[in-house]
Amino acid sequence: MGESMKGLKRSVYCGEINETMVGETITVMGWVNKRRDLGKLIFITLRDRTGLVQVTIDGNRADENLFKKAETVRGEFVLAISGSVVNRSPENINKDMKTGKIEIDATELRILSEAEVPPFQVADTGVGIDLRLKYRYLDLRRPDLQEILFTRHRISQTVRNFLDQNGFIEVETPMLTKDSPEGAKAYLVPSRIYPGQVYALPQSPQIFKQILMVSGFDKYYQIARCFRDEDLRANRQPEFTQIDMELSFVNEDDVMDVNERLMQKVFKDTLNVDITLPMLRMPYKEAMERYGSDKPDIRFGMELVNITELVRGSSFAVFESAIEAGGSVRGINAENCGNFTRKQIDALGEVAKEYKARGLAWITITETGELKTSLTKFFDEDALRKIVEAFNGKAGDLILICADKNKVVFDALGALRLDVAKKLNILNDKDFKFLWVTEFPLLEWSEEDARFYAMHHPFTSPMEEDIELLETDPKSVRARAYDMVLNGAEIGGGSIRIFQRELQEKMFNALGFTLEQAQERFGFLLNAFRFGTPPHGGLAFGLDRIVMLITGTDSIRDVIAFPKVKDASCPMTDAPSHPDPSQLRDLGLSVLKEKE
RNA sequence: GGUUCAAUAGCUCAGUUGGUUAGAGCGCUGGCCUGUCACGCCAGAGGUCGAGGGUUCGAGCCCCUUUUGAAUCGCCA
Repeated sequence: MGESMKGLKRSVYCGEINETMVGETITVMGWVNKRRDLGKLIFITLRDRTGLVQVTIDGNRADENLFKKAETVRGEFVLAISGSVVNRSPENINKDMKTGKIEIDATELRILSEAEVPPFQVADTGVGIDLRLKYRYLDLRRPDLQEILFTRHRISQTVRNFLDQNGFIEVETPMLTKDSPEGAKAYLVPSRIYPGQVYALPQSPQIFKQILMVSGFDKYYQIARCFRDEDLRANRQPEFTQIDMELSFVNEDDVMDVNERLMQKVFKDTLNVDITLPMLRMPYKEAMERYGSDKPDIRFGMELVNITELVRGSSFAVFESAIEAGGSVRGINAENCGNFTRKQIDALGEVAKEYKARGLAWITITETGELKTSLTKFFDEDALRKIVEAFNGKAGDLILICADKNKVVFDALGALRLDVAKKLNILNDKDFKFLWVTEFPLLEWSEEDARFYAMHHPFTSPMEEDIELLETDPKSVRARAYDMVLNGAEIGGGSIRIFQRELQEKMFNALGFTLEQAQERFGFLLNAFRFGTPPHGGLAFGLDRIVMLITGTDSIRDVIAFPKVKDASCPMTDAPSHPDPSQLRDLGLSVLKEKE
């Protein structure tokens, strides 16, 4: 059993001890990071959340019992150590250590807790994610992970302070709520009192925040947990956190302005990075035409070029059939990739194929200016030179061309552009390039269901000048929606909402459902709107993604204390788990099918 | 649900053309060591090569099936 800490009180954190404290008697408590036993001299580096400090137990000077106890200390034991802070002699200074100029000469050592040999070394950074998550408490002892969670905390604090100072009030909305159709699959919670009925965990506080506007709170925010029962990704967890807000009597400029300033403040406070305002704004259409993406990474060029007109009428059937079908021929200039081998170019073709492109044409411009190309049978030297010119191709470049439906062309080239940039290693993750993407399409056609879906959600307002198109040409209607994009990641998005009943009816009409159906799905919100609705709009940031970008991590799991693995289970708690049969009885449920 | 990659000691990995008793570093255990800080030196323990089947005189390696993990596409209003 561990010893008591009775009579001892921690006087300082390990990482905060410095030369000004030399001569003082201090008490530290923490975990054994490393023990180095030289025989009659033992060094222990002790770790707490602030860092490391070296403790010495000198066999010549220390009490015999103290020394014997120190010999039994092992990694990850929890110790309380009292002693005096002493200067290290110059040759013993460790300049790689924050506390490397001093050490603690121990006069008392208590083993508060022993520890079994851990399944992996806390300092080992190469351990597999499933093992790390099973023993997440050990994993979280690593200073780099602790630092990320401290940064996350600082970001939340900055957000709260800023929004408070700007007149926002934080209101909590329910976790147990009503399932609303459309969108992601919801996590359901069975009701005990109404057997067979369910609550849903919120995918976002969307409807509640709009109702708060109806109530007159004017400016609301919440750092809100949200749930979506969809497959996981490197940047997607089933439960995640949004910085959610809604404002009344505003237009899109008002919402964008306050949120630009919020991000400016966050980046200043956490990274001391200055963001120039206002941020660039780019309509959706332009983002697609130039970058093949609605969340363009504008840290580098290689923009898309439309060569449809230039190649129209060629003998190349792939180009011609794409153009005839209403598609286009576009490409990018992968600058300085002229030395790519056939194998590397084929690999780029594979990337394009993942996005449904059937192939990828290419033109290499060698260092001496000669052209090598997959198009040699279809274009003469003159025509090729004209294409190269359209891309501003110079010696050492590689031009990649895709012909298909516009969606495929944009998806494939947008992905290729990022893939090439990664391969060339030209992306600096300390370079923060923000922009707003605006004027999104209001509606999205689903081939599968043969109907329109709201691209954002059904309460997103169309742009005023496009309202009449709702009935004549729904797919051309642009929304008063905006996404904040940072380095190719959508970090936040929102819209100005519909607050007029007539317009809402037109919207439901375009979505192909009747007022009765709408009433069934969103009745309580529509009811609320009957009693005096202010014009309003809002936005939600993905806090997890913001933390990822600020801390420069690739995995969302690094910014969440207790994340799930790919199949949405938790290796540490072993959730989800089988309910007790009596619980099922209480809920009036029976299980039809179990995963083997 | 699809595609790709991976699985060998507690951890991270190597393992040649299919050929003797499967290795390394770290960790762990024991011993020695008073200035280490990736301590050093000596000794030691530790393996169902993910599982099942097949080919072969012989399989960690080849083939089939399967399980698990990761990335990615679909999906995520």
